[in-house]
Parts: sequence; C-alpha cells; structure tokens
Amino acid sequence: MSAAPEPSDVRSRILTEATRLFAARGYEGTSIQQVAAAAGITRPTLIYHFGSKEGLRREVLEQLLSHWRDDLPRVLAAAQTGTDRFRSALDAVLSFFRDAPDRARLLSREMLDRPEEMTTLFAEHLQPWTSLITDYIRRGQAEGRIRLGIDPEAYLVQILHAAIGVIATGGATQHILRDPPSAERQLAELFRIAKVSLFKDRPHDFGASDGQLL
Amino acid sequence: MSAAPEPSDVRSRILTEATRLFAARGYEGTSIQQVAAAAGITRPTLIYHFGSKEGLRREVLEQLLSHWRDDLPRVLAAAQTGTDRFRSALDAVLSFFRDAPDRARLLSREMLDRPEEMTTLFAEHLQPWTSLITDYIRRGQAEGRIRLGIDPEAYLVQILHAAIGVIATGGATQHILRDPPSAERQLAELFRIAKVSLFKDRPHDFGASDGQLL
DNA sequence: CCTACCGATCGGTAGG
DNA sequence: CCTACCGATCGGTAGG
Repeated sequence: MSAAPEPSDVRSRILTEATRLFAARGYEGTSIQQVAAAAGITRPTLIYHFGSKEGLRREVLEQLLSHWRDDLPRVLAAAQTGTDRFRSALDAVLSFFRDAPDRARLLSREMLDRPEEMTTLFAEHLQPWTSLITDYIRRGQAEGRIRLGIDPEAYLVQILHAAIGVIATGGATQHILRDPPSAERQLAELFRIAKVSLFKDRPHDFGASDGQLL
Repeated sequence: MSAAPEPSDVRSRILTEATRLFAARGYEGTSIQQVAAAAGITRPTLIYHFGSKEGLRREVLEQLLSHWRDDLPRVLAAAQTGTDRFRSALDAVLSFFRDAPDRARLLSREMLDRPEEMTTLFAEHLQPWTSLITDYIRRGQAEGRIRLGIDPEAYLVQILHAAIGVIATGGATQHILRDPPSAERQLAELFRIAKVSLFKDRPHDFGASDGQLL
C-alpha cells in the first residue's frame, strides 16, 4: 500500500512555504505560482485549498499570531519572582523570533503593508498578555524595584520594536558600523538595555554590570 | 508666456511620488503606472527619465541616503558637551524620520527586501558618522560618565532599530496595548531608555528621572 | 488534485 | 514628453 498523505499534509506544506516566501520577498513580491511550486503542487490546487491568494495570506498570519496567543501566556505564567519573570518574558519573546526569523520579518511586513488590519489583530491576540506585563511594571514601581520615570506601555512597545527589528533586519543594520557586532552581542545588549532602563540600579542584582543573560 | 516647467521639475515630482508610494505599498506593490499617474505623466515618460523601474528605485534610495550622509554629520559636529552631544544626536536621528515617516518605512522595506544591498549602502553612507558615536561612547566609558557594561556598536544598532521601528510601524504596534501610548509618549520613552541605559545614574543630571526631552 | 483556458495588468519598446 | 504596441506573468475559473 502506498503512503497516502494525510489530508492536512499538502495544506501545511503550502502554509510553510508561503510563510517562508512571504517573509523573504513580501506578499506582493510572491506569486501563488511560486508558493505552489515550492509545495510541489499546481496553482489551481493551492486555490482549491485556500480560496484565493488573500485567503492564503490570512491563514499564514493567523497561524503566526495563534502561536503567540497560545504559547506565550503559558511561559509568562511559569516564571514567579520579579527578575525571573522579567528575564523569562523577554527570553520567551526573543526565542520566539530567533527560532524562526521569518516570524519577525512577516510581522514587520504586515505592519508596513496593512497597519489598520494589524492594529485589530494585535488588539485581539496580544492585549491580554501585554496587560500582564504593564501591570507587573506598575506593581514594581509601587514596590520601589522599578524606575518611576518609566512609561510602562511605551517601554514595552519600544523593547518589542528593538527585538523585532534586530531579528527581522539585523543582518543589514549591523553594517552601519565598521566593526559589526555579532547576533549574540546584539541580543545581549538588548537584554542589558531592557534591564537597566527598567530596574533601579542595584549593581550586583544579577549579571553584575553586564547583561549577559542568554 | 506660459509657465515652462524647469527641466528637473517632472523628475523631482516623480521621485517624490515614488518615495511616497514605495513607502506605503512597497516596491513590488507599486506599478510604475501608478507612480506616473501620481506625477501627472505617462508611463513611457517615467521610463525615459529613469531607464527602468529598477533605476527609479535606485535614485529614490540614493536620495534618501544622501540626505542622511550630508546633513547628519553637520548636526553632530554642532553639539559640544557630552550630554548635549548625546541629546542632539538622538534628536537629529528622530527628527529626520519623524519629519518624514516615509523615510523610516522605505528603509525598513529595503532592509527586508534587499539585505545585502543595504549592507553595502550602509557601509558607504553611515559608517563615518556611526564611528563618531561609538568613539564618543568609549571616551565616556574611559572618563567614567558612561556605563562600562555597554557594547557600543550593539547599543547604537539597538536604539536605531527602536527609533526606525516605532516611526515606521508605530501606528500598528501601539495597539498591542489596552491603552495605546501617543506618539509623543513613545518618543519620550525612547529618549529615556536610550539615556538611562547609556549614562551612569546621576539622578539630577538633566531631566530628573523623566526623559522628557523633545 | 490536474489540464486548459480567461481577462487584466505588468514592465518596457518603437517611433515620433 | 506622448500614442500605440509587445510578450510575459499575474490571480482566478471551468471542468473533470
């Protein structure tokens, strides 16, 4: 008996290739013909599964955001203490993107291409757990561990931008410099910036004056 | 006598509209027909001026980077003292993008679409003055004003990513939050993060514990 | 899941 | 700076 592919096999292959190609060349820069060829099928077959190119885009995006929505809250809940929670939260976000830079690129592209739609999707998928973080910051401020000058919402957005930006387009940006930092140096410095600009100075809290946390 | 347009008039109108459309919809998402219509000419006329769509892209990008190359060094040279130099440098970069968010969007898109080309262009146009900044940071570290834990190159890249990201796609990202911060709050927080994570804590240095510098 | 076909739009050229 | 035209590719459909 021949190895009959389970029903969702072709479908998930299409999604995988579409994610990769949309991330690398953009939605407008990718033809469904190219996606179909990469998945080893013909164009009408792709249309049969997703209805249209627009339908394919929606499912690619849905898959990306659902991963975030379902997995991150679990990670955040796991960490207990103050600095541990900070560290594991930032670690979770960075790992999510670093394990698959396509996610960061796709997200950057969609924010540029369809800001209004992403506004809505962000509100649905991300607000629940971003609230956890801003609440955590305000509690830390009340308890004297966290700097009073911080704007919690703006702080979070800013750190996320730095994280997404450096992973999505890191390869290029590093060459504004004569001596481009490695990806590890880059992420270690992001950790340091995030930590130092969040907590009040307690020099030997953890990691001494360096931010080598990864 | 009719108002005869000076020779470069049509050309610069094309460049202006191309910048706007490429920034909003991307290079692949914009047809030269759309650019030509926005500039009030026909498609073959655009080709006559720029040779090809690719030629148009190159000139749009060259115009963007030359502005940076020519103007920013002047601004950086103007500021003298330590904190003033820091402040005016960051101010110059943020103003450059905030005055024309299309620049941030276009730069983000090009970094995603053509990382290798941008690597080369960055090396040519930006390295001279990024070196000024990393040298400044190392001097500050030697003099004890600036934190020793900093990785100067990685720090600079990270702050630039936060700045470009928040201006290019700020409208969308803010809605990951229940109470989205305004653009001014966002930029003020970026200033605070950049300052606090750079200088050693001297509480009343300038701006007290807040980063309201804009 | 495929072959065969559709109109529309793409970037670019000829020629003036 | 324009009109008229080119082949190629686009997303999508008919029909099986």
